[in-house]
Amino acid sequence: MSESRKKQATINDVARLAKTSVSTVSRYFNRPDIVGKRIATRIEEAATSLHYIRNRRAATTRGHLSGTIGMVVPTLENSIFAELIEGLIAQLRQSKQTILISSNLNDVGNEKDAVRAFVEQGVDGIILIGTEHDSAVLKLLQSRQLPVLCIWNYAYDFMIDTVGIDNAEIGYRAASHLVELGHREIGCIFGLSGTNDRASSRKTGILRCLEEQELTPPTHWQLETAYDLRSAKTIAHNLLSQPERPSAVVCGNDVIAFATIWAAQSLGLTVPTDISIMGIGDFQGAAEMNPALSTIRIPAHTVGRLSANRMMELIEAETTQAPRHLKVDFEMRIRQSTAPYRAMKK
Amino acid sequence: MSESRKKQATINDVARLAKTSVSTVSRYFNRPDIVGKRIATRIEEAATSLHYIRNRRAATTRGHLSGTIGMVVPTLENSIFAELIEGLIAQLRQSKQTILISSNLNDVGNEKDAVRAFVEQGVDGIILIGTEHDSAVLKLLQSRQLPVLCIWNYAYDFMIDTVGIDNAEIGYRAASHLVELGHREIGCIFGLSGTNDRASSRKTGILRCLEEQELTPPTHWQLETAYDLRSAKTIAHNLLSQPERPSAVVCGNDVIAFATIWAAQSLGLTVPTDISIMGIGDFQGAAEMNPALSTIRIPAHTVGRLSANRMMELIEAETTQAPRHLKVDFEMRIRQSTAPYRAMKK
DNA sequence: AGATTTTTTGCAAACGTTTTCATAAAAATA
DNA sequence: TATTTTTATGAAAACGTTTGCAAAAAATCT
Repeated sequence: MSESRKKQATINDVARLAKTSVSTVSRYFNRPDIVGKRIATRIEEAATSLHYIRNRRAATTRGHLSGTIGMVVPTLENSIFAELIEGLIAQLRQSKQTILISSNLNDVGNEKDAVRAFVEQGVDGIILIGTEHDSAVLKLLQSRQLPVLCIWNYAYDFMIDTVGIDNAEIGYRAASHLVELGHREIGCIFGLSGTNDRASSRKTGILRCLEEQELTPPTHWQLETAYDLRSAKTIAHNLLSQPERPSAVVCGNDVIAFATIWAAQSLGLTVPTDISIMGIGDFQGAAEMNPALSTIRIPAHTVGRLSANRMMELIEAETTQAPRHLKVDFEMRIRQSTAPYRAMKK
Repeated sequence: MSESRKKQATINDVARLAKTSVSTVSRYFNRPDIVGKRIATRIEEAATSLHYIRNRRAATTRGHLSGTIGMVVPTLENSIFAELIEGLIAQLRQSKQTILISSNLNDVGNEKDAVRAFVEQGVDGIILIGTEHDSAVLKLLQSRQLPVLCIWNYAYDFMIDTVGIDNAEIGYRAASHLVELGHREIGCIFGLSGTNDRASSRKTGILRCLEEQELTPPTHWQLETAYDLRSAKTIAHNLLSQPERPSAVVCGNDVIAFATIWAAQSLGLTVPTDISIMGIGDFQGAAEMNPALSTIRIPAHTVGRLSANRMMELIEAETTQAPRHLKVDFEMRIRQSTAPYRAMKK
């Protein structure tokens, strides 16, 4: 197809047909108000009759911004990132920005290539998930002085702007919900903490809460799992089929919580009368499943929207500023998967 | 930040430092084998010491391809598209392509703006979901002679290349699974067929199967719902609380099937002894939930991979060809949510 | 009406690449 | 060694825009 790719109308063609200069046409497309009315309509007509579409790539060679933002996510398969991105796209669309996406495929090592590709493509800014990144990536970005945003995690002391939630706090609240219900034998299934800071902050928060109450679980009640239903269900099965079973379990996120509920059910246990299960995230289905999952809503869509706004600020800012951090609130969604300890059938 | 955005090393700087001409440097980056060894190493050194990153945008002004592909999806919130995109990204990465993503937000009307933005950005090709698109979009694309791929649906007679599954066939098979189990009172919950061809093809397939068996359901057993769990659960609830309840229901996709199972359970019904439920898609969780969902696996990841390959072929093809259509096979995943009619408790 | 200011316009240079063409250098052949 | 062929290099033009500057036109003020 490439050889036959038709030559498209350029700004020159438009100028010629509208009987004016290219400069004026260019100005018309960038700041329409600044060109005279008569010429404006002539340009408009010429452009539509030629099916002219401006070439943003050429524009950027003269220092213009590209109107694109690059984002790399660990994975798309977690529906929660999908929601995040949806929010981001919706908002960015209003600023006429397009978004380039890359997925790490869950390996931070891939991030560098992706970021480099984005820079080659001339993005105006880059959005990363979380605060753990290859130092080479950070250095590259810094040397380019490209606006960067790390989202999803709020981190008040991070060197780069963040917008997101406080995962330690959210973990703390999840655990304390169970404590408040009177549970004292609480098991934990965390996400793999080695690779990502979201999982490890939640773990920290959960354990801090339990320690304060002197309820730190024995190590065989502190499990970790990858974030997929299959592995999580296996791990949960292991936890729940131990001779000594906890009366409640906190899960690192809702995928794990779903899996834990299903594991419990398939062992013949009833949630919440035999065991309480607490999630984090409020993923799709949490409210509809049986029993409906008690969890904490992370407003991913909002995080996306706010991130988009902050990114636009960074791009438009005249001068580099100290990093700012935006904390997004979460909401408890207590439903049917947790119950007071005394309401359990013993 | 913009005013302080540092000037980056250009190909000129590299050439100067390596004591050679820009042409040679350019050639080195495009076809390294064609430049002499001595100069090559000098260029390499200069480039790394200057942290040079080539500017692909500038390159494209001289007719080079951009190395980007635009994709617009109806929504990211359906995890199935996420899987599709993941496959696409993984494969495209090998061809060093970057992907621009936009979401319709489920309104095909938004597609035009997105596509136009992609064209402005100079993408080498465009990927769309399904075969129903605004004719303005198709016209625009055609006039640009830009490679286009419509994926997800296989459509043997479509004017544009397609790669995907045959939704009518998949619908047919879903229904016939229930027929084979001996069910004769089969209800249907389709996706909203007005807006998208995937939903309507499945509907066609399902109904064709039932008609052949003279089992066409009464209209109050033929329902439609939006593709979200909440609406679907309400609709399913309506269907199942009718005085005359079907012995089995086929669902337009797994989101609907999940919702239907949950609705049944919340009405005190047991799946599959009181009612059989059949899904389409094999979404995440289908295998893990209770009861595990009988469904048809759509290999989204594979569709993504194949689409990426086909797109690269289209881009590299010298000449426009007749559209080709690639059909991806699906697999039955019969699990616990469906049972023979005679095994039901009556 | 003339002088002054403001707004609109066009010319030409610039952006960072690629690519054509000519030439110089190297290699192969006679 | 002389000649031809091949390969590697550089100079300069081109790509489709934006933009600084100056000229022209229009608007505003005496």
